[in-house]
Amino acid sequence: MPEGIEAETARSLIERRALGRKIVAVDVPDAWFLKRGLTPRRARRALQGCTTVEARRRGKLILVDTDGPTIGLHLGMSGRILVDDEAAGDPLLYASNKANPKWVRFALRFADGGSLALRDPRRLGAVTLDPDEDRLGPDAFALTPAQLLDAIGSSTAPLKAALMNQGKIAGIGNLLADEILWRAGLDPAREAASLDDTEMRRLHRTIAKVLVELSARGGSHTGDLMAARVPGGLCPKDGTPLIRRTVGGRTTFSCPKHQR
DNA sequence: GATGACCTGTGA
DNA sequence: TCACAGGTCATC
Repeated sequence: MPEGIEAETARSLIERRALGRKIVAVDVPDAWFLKRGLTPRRARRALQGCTTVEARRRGKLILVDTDGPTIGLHLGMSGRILVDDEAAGDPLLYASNKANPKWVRFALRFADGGSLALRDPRRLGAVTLDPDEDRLGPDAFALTPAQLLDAIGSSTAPLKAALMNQGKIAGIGNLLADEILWRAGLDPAREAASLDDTEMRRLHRTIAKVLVELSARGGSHTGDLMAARVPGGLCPKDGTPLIRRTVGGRTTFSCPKHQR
């Protein structure tokens, strides 16, 4: 489950290794992977001859600017970026880490012989050209307290659903949301708008801290709650049996004692 | 806002 | 053999 952290790792790899390179071919073995009306033919025509100039990210969306169009790369839940056949980041959870060549869904081939590829066994990722970045809310890594309040302060959705709404805040997925709310001591099922000022400040601090800390540890799956995220798991903070529910349509683990 | 479909590898 | 993982989108 690549979330914002994994997207940032991939962006960083692209920035270090795949910029300033000229695209001579675009491999699209799986046309289904192209979204929003993009076709293999159009992708080739738009990108051949272009040079990569910058790697950006908004939430989980990786953006590769060229001197022509901007390429939008989404990792879905099992996608990985490879530059010259080297993968970004640690092995993913819930996803195969083998290197089956048939899982490469999209690749840019460079004039120097190297490549930038997206490998995705589950085919839930996507490639677009010139994506509408404003469909996404502010990036979770740089979220201000005012932006957090604006994003969830008047939402009647469950707190967790509000946090994962990419149009409001971009980059928080299922595991990060559980870790953040567990650390902040907030019940995922609470109505988002019910947080008072103190809780909102605590949530903001926790989002920032979790993103920094788990990035340093190596991924969304390195949270303190992760090991306990199993049937019968106990809260690492107070030993209470965790409850497993569906909140906002996703499997959710939380501590009934200290998350309120 | 909630639900189910999409897709397929993994592990029980 | 089958439930489950889950980011996003269409539909209710």
